[in-house]
Amino acid sequence: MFQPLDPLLHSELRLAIISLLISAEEAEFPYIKEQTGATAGNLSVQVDKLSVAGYIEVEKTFKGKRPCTICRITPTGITAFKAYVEALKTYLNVK
Amino acid sequence: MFQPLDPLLHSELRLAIISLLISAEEAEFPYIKEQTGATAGNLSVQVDKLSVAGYIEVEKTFKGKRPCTICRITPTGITAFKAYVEALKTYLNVK
DNA sequence: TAATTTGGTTTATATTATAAACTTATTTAC
DNA sequence: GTAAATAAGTTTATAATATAAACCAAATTA
Repeated sequence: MFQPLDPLLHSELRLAIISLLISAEEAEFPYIKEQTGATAGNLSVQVDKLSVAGYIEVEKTFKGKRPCTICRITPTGITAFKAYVEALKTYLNVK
Repeated sequence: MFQPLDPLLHSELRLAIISLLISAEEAEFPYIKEQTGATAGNLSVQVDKLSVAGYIEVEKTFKGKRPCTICRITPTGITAFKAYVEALKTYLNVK
């Protein structure tokens, strides 16, 4: 009947992060922050969770002299997102 | 960009309850319990939250001598569900 | 050189979801 | 007839989660 929803993706901010990265393939921390409207602290925590799960990869580099955190979705993340969307459909009365 | 997700509906069990009631218009507590696979305690709590929010109405009646709790969705609940689905679409890359 | 901004991380708190424990009444089994 | 089991929930305790506040380091600007 209802498919279980991946708790890692069933979170407003983490879902927004993954959604962004699915379209963009790569995004910098401040850009994600701006697009999602999240606080830096919250974003940092959620990015870390997605990273630990292997849904995204995080590259810490530099842009000139300033630190720059780049996030990318992984194949695991793409698969998880697709599965989440399919599971969601069982709740939304979509054929 | 991303529309905020109604926290009352962004919950696996409450979303399942609403989803059921959208289709069924009326359902008894044990039926919802069976369809969602929830424990009675969890279901009781979530039904109460939806009821307090006015998303569903709860009628406590009897079936023969046994108590029988009937749940129905309200117009408020229908509106909220539709809005939630629209908001979700901003995360799912659906046009 | 003092203040502000940038780019975050860590930690504390408040909320939430969830199940365990409990209650009350009704059947069913002996 | 009474003891055990089932039905239908509710209340309470716990564990997980989301979130923002506080913090840190370096670079830039005043």
